[in-house]
Amino acid sequence: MAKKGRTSIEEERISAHVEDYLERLRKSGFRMTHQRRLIIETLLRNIGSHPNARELLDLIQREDDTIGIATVYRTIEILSRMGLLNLINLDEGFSRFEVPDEQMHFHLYCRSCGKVIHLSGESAKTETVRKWANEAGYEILPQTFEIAGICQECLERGILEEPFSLSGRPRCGRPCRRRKRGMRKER
Amino acid sequence: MAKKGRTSIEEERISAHVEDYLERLRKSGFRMTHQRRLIIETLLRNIGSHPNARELLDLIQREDDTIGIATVYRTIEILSRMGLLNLINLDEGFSRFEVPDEQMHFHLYCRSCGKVIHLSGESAKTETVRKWANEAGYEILPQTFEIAGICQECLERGILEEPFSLSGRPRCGRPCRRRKRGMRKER
DNA sequence: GTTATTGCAAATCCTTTGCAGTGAT
DNA sequence: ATCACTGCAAAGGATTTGCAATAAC
Repeated sequence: MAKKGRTSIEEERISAHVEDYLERLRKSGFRMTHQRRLIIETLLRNIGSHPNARELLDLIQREDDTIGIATVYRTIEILSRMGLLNLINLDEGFSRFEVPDEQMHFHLYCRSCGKVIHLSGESAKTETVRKWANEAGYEILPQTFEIAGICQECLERGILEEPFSLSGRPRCGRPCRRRKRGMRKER
Repeated sequence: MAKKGRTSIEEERISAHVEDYLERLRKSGFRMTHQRRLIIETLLRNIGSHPNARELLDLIQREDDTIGIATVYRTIEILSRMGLLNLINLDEGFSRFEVPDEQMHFHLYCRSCGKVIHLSGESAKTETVRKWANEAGYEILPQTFEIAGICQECLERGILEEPFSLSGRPRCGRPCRRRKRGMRKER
């Protein structure tokens, strides 16, 4: 795992956090495997980058390239259902992952071009949402909210005005959902 | 299209709404096809049921069974990117669709079992979220928010406590993500 | 008559799963 | 020694796309 110039204090905090996670798993009867430790460590070291499964696997395989994607998905399933991992959906056709924070996060993303920004003042907003859930008699977990909209650039570009053209407009930064496809077989 | 005992006033409102949608498409240079009219009409007649692509196709095919799933997806893409349709994600592995309302909606769903409830007091909450976006200098569209959490039943069942077991707990009602799979080919 | 749109089927790709081998307990 | 876990490859399923035919304009 690349250390990215972290101080030893940061290193210790991350290590402690990893051990917390593993301890949660252990107490629930799951085994503490090399793979799980590495997956959790990678998630914790990449807070803020919201990797998807493939990106996460790539990061993990820099340390150990024998780990397979299935193990990544299986670990994510466990962590997610234990409330230890948030799933982020930006209408890309796949999930991104994020370690929950005491603070919840608020993503505003553009439905037209896919660009994402974070809202500020998260702690006040967090309390507001928590209150909403409490009113309904629920306790919610730390999590991330995705608010869909149309970004400033797309608005200025007139995406909501007529005439609108799907193909004629440059995207603000959304990656193609699918990779470029190869040649087709003949039919 | 089944009329479901609607009054003629409701019928007229729906028709007018359909024509609004088609006019938006027309002004943007899209052609007004039979298929698009039927897809939009079906969406408008089924507000509140949040169909996914397959369910939507089934509804549409009651009127015209020659319409294909690809056309449904292509129309959804256009409507969505024009802000005329909301995508709903409940971590089911597929999207659901919803015609935007002046009122925004707030879904609270259980990350463990998938159960969904609607929060009340939507208009006040709508204003709160709109204010958040405005603070960031954005105008957002009418939309639906998905708030993930752990439902009362799963909490009482101790889903967050140790020891936690993935397979040992019944689900509150989430359908299996995948259908039962058939026999495997030998390897 | 042009050209966007459609239905079909194949392709693509994210995610899950069966299985036999491995490793944590 | 037991049995949870893993990697692999195949399966499963939602969505997208190429293409020839069709229908809006």
